[in-house]
Amino acid sequence: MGSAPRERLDVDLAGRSVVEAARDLLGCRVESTVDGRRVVGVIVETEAYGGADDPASHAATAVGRTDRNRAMFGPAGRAYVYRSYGVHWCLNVVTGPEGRGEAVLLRGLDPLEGLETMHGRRGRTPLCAGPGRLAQALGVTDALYGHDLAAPPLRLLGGWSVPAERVGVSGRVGVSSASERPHRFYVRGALGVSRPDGWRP
DNA sequence: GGTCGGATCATCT
DNA sequence: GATGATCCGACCG
Repeated sequence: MGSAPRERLDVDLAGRSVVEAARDLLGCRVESTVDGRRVVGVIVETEAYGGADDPASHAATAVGRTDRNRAMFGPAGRAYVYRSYGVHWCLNVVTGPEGRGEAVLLRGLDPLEGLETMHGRRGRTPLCAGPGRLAQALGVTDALYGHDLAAPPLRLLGGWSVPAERVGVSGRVGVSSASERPHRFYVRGALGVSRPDGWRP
């Protein structure tokens, strides 16, 4: 793992399959400056949804376009935010060509900066393992629905390349259909990137 | 330290 | 009117 992250996001979100995009987003950073407080984390867990007839996707062909999922059919690199179980917000990155209805759910971050802010929002640890916690730590709500992730207050930035042997693949979590598809990607073990030392909740 | 059920509401049928 | 791309606290062992 290189010591310095790539500054700019150099993952092709529009031109690849959502599964490839989910893999490539591992190691990239997410920066939130919501409420003027800067928070950064490294993506360590993702799930791919959508594409050719994925019944577990909010944009499944059986569902079609709705008010809720319209961002998934928009341009790549935007945020698709939805409410889960009436309680949590979840953050997705739209991928693929416009009209396809593909998105990558961000399930886990490795906290890098602004841990105090994350803890202040969460009130407890873990800070951003799991999609609901991740959105809460970043201050993500439906106010960011459709937001362009190239611009503040929520940006995707470059990161570290994750070697293939560090990438784990599994079925998706918490879905009742097509859960066996190997569309979940995660980084095995510690990432080994620099983090603030000595921080405690 | 592991399992179980309630919370809570936007969205779709 | 049913259903979750979840989380957390309570309870059990």
